[in-house]
Amino acid sequence: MVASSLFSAGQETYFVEVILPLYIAKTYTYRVPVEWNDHVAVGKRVIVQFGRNKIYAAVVHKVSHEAPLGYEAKYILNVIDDQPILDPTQLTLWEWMADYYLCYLGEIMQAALPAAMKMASETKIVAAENEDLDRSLLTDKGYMIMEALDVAGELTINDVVKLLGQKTVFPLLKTLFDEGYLLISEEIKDRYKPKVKTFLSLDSQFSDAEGKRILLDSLNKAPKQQDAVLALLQLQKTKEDITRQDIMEAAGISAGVVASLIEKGVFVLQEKIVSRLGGEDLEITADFTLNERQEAALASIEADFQAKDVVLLHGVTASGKTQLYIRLIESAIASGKKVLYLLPEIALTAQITERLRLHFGDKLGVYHSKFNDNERAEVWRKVLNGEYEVVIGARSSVFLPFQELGLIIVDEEHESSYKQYEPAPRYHARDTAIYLAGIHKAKVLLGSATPSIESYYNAKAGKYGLVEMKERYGASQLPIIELVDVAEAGRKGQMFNYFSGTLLQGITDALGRKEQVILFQNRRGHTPFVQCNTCGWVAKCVNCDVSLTYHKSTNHLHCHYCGHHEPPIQICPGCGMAHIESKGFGTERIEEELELLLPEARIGRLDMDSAKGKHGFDKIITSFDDHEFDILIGTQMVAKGLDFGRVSLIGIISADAMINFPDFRAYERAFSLFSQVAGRAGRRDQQGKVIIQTHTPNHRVLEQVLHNDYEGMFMTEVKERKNYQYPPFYRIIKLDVKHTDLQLTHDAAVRLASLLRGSLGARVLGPEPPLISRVRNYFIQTITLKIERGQVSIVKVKELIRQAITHFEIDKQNRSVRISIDVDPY
DNA sequence: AGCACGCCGACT
DNA sequence: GTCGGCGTGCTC
Repeated sequence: MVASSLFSAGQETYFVEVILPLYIAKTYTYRVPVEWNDHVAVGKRVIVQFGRNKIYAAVVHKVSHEAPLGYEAKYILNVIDDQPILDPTQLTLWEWMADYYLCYLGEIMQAALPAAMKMASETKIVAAENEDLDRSLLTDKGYMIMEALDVAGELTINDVVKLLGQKTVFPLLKTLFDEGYLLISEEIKDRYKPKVKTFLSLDSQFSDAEGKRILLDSLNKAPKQQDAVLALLQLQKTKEDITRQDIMEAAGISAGVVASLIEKGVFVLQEKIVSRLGGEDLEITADFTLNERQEAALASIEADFQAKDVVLLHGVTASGKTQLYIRLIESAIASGKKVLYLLPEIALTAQITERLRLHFGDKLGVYHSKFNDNERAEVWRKVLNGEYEVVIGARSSVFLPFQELGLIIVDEEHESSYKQYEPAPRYHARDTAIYLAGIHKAKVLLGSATPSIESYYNAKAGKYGLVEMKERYGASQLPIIELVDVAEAGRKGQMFNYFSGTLLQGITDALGRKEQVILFQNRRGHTPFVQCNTCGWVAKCVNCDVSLTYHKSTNHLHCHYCGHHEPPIQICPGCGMAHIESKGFGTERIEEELELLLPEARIGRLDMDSAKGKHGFDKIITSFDDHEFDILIGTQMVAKGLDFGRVSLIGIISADAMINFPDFRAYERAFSLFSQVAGRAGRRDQQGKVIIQTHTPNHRVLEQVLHNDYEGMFMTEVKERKNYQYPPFYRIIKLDVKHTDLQLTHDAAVRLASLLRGSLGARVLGPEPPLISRVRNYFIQTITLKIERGQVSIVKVKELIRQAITHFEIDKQNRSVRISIDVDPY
């Protein structure tokens, strides 16, 4: 019957072109069994066998009636979804990204879908711990799987295929997954736990004067309890949230007294989420009002949106940007649209989500890497069903299946973490968001205190709207910034290891006032390199072209690129002498030296090493916020969005490495990082202080930081960028050629460069070895393309690059060479 | 990217 | 004689 049905009307054979989650250039066409004709649709996932024994969930890209030429298409094994998990808008975005970032659709699929939606034959499943589920309701096969999981703990989908003796297991697994029997296995990631504090208040029956009188009378025989109640009433006049600690201190009573009042129901406990993390130290209550400047800024943004699709909001730290965002989100929602609010991962904290939660309740979705994968799949599904009005998320939330998107906010738009580097797709979430908004005819608001040169240039050139807020909200003052010339201090004998007298004095003064200090050193470990004083030999990684960093915590030399480590060296392998010396300093060494200089101070450290483990980061932050220690030493982790009320001094141990970093964005980055770090000092009532140690106190970037001169920085940068052919005037595309053989890498890179020169001429620079010319045993050669903006079609250029690569790959000599492409590197 | 197929060196 | 090295080419 199936055969004859091929010829009857309405029973034509369908073919689907699918996207596989693989690094593959082509798309593949499968045949649809007739009984599935009504089920296949673009954007649904189907199960296909690819190659001899691989099974994947693939996304349907196109449906057609045309049989492919030249080969017999395999049948799809099944259709997973009842409804598409993406709509055509998403696929348009995927295509644009693959095109723009010169990568494959399969790589986009990898980045876009939560792992739970990418089931492949090696995906592992585990039984969900759910006592309510009755396995006797399951089918025989379902039961078999669950039993097998009890024994094995974990099964791959391939195991299930073997177990059941059938290829098609996804639909069954999907049912089990949907009904809550199964979970996709992964390392157990910690759920996102906001810090909760308990506050006390008086039970509502005692809220009026009469109630209070009765209560106090009833406590006549318990004077301590009476004191406690009086203390609470007193505290309530000045404070909203009162902790046990507050009452115990105010009334001079023990915890037991408070406990018995809670027991009696006099005091009621209230849990509130508190956080010390977040952007701006402003209270946002359920209905706040904007001040005049904010109102003016909001009006300008709205006016600009009439004519422009993208508006840049340049607002200094603490100018009240978040409140503006909320107003804009509200008005987008009011017009029936959805909103995406993008933040860098590290700034996505409990504080900001809770503020938004206050406004948008369960209409707010949150999407970031701290969620485990099953939760992410859940958010995906809810976005698809339109259950959220607003989604706040990190980089990858641009992939969520939005419909009717009206506004995208890209906060901290200058942040380099918006650019993904490894693995491909090497996409920039801000730029992707702008394209995404275009598809939806939505508006984009970019926000930053130190906008990227590109965005500010676009705004100045009139491509984007520009709204500036130059005043801080309320009365808070900018910190005082002081530059210390370490060379001069050294000559005057005022350097104590890495600390100038000025900085040490500042620390001592702050500690004397019971205030806290943050010290910033953008280098982890103890010593960035160890060198022989006799022959100059330096300890290097066996896999990478980098020096090894000594870590005291492990007493090993570590490579920060591949993870290789080895015991420290006493005797120089170069000359046999024992004159090995540690050069430079990282956070560990700063900590060590400071412990010697200020033995009384309590010191903590925050970097990738100390923040490891489930709660590492939170633990350190919380205990610092609770003033369990006085000085926090850290890498740039301390710079991002952390707000501590008691920090009055920030010390930048050495500004030199950041300024002298060989990259065209070094000055821009140094400016925004130093400005950001400086913004952490002092809040509200009290003016903070920032001390920057450097060898080049007259460096223009430091002068600009000192005078908070963003405009000046922008002007000098633009001039430089124009002279030296960098963005925003030129587009940069980097091609890395990699191979384990040095000579081969070089020769292949030369061949590729010459192919590229054939069509792109002098726009092709290199090849040359990058700063780190070998990583994980792969040698690297970099070819850089500089494409002038406006004059040549970027689409054409990318086409030429693709052609060159195709030619390159045909050549047998280049077979084993890998090319990775980075468009708009950051 | 995987993975199988395939053609040359050291082992039971 | 086989086991296994990783070069080469394909996956609808």
